[in-house]
Amino acid sequence: MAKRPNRTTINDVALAAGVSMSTVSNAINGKTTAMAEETLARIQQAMRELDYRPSSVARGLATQRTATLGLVLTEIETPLFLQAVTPIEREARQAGYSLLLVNARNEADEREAVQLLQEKQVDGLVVISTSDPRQNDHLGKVQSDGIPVALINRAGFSPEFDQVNWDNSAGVAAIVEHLAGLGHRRIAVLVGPVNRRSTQERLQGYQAGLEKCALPFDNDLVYPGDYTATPKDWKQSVLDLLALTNPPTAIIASDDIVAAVIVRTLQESGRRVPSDVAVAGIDDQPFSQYLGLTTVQLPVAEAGRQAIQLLLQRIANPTAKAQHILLPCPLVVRDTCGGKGRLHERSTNNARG
Amino acid sequence: MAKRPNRTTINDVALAAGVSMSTVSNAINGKTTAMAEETLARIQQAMRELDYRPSSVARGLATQRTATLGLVLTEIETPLFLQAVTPIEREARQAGYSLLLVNARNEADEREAVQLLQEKQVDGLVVISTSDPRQNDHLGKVQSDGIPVALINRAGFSPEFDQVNWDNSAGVAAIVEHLAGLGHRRIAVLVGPVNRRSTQERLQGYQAGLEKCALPFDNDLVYPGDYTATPKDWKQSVLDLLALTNPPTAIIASDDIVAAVIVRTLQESGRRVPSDVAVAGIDDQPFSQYLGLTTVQLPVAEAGRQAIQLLLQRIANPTAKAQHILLPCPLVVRDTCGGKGRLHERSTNNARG
DNA sequence: GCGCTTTAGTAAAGCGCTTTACAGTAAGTT
DNA sequence: AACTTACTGTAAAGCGCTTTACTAAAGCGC
Repeated sequence: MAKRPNRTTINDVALAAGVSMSTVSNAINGKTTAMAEETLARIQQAMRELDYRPSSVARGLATQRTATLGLVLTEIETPLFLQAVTPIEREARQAGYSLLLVNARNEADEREAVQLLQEKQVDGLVVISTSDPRQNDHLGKVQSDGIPVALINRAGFSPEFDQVNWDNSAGVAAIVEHLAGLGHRRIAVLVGPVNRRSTQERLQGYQAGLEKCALPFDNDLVYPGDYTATPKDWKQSVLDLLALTNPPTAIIASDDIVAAVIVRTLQESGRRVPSDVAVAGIDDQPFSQYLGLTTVQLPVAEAGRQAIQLLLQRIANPTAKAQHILLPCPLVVRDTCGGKGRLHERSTNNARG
Repeated sequence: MAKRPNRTTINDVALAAGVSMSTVSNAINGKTTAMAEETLARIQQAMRELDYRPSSVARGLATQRTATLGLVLTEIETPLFLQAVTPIEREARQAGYSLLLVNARNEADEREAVQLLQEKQVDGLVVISTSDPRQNDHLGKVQSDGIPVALINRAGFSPEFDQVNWDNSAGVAAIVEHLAGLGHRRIAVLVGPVNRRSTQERLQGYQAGLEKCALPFDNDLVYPGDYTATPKDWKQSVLDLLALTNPPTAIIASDDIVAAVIVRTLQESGRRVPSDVAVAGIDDQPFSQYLGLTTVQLPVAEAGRQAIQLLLQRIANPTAKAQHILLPCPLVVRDTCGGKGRLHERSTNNARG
């Protein structure tokens, strides 16, 4: 093992400043109330001259705290959840914590990731995943070992964890109401795998929205996708919907990417968006803004921030009761459903040249 | 300071297994050649029974290595660079390293971030930024302290660092040639701030491409943007270009988002894409695939992987000469420039929630 | 001057692990 | 029978910091 050149330690500083290690330590950690001005100055100068940098590893060993938080991203399929990491890191660092990032491809992987972070002795853990939790026992163990855990988008079942989720149901209901308000009576919805919690919540929201607007539920207008759906499938589903004897005038997609593909499909088939068919997404991805997509925002960044806050509170007060936050999903009205005064899309055909 | 319940240490295991700490340590670290089967088994069982987890903090202090790499993301303006983090983390972890992530808003911030990571005693550092480096002295210092640094997209000036960049120039040249091959004679280009290295490289590539195809250079077709450009500006620039007495038949955008806006602008103004005007982007963002955008791929994920590899090599052999890797930017032909005969034969196996 | 508190600082014991130097057996050699 | 070699394992000294318990000196009231 190639030895690094010896680092300058707190002891070197102490020697240089003519004080003891403890005093230097106190100076570093701001325990400076009972310290002569002059001593402090001498220590600071010594530190500067020796270009001293404290070792947070040694400090971690001594204090049993690492000033590090762990973030586990499980099954990141869309770049959407990646967007939580920047705000999370920012929030954490503002509070004096660094962020150790691990992504996990599946649940087995997640266990490993969590264990890794535990060995690294993070002071807290946030887990964000798109999947339903089958088991949280590994997380429970970590938490009982004294490392608080906050969950994002992993709803409901585990009251012992701090968690933040968003209100899929209300979000979809809102967009249904929005469309109904624009005069749509036949509103289709493309959903993900039906055994997912998010799918169920969205269907609930869909039905709730219809009810509230006194619109009938028509099973033909519910188009379930599945894990292996491709752009081709999405296109096909649109064509299927349009081929109905009584086709929808609005389509709610299962996410913004699907929505983008749908818009394109419609335009290619000669329909205008939104005047012929309205399209809404779910997510509010960065690009959605540029495509003018009307969509329901999934507040991942906000969720990340709040999760960190929960974690910090929990670190400060380990015995407090776990908090559960449910974030609203704001409706973002842009162009693809109309309703904003401006009319954009002409009938175009952007097929080959 | 709230004390955690005492963790089970290597000593507890040693006691339980009836061996010495050193032997347990050896067992953990695979130094098992000179160890009786039975001893090993006893140790493993003791570890299992006590649910022992080694403390990597303590190990870090003892070995002076943390098995952690630092990643600094400076000035993330597009989500594009965020996409490097997943592959980087994966690559790092595969090699037994964790990833400490810090993002920095500006150069001052970057200094701080680097210092933080140094105090955390990362074993290596990768810095990825969209900006030109004004100074790398802080990085130089870190490296001379024994922490290797790999740079991504921070070209050229600093031979002492391992680095990986991509060939903007060749990428743009390729797309010019592609367009020329499709019959375009008037190819416009929207570029970023002219004082940027990437802008200059792209302009070089643009000119090189024109020359190679024996196309004249027309300054009217070069439309420089700036940092504060908005979608509105981009739209205006398109309209300006189209208002020329001799307007372009193809537009190369400064990135994929701009390209997406341009496509929309063209469609809104009644032009067809690509038959009336061809549009190309630069980036290859995830959504570009779904929009059928023809674009030049910026290989950020690959760059991330290679950077980690460079780092690992450097960690293994600290005295080796720094390596500089220049990645090609492959042309990704989709629909917005035509030239592909078939439409949308892509597929993904992405599931999403 | 005497106790008493306050002020300013120190010594030393860890935190949990690695690693070096060393030791006790048992077996193979001459 | 003395002498190497393995073979298995141990004791103890750190790694660089924090923190507890303690002390020496100074200030103060009387």
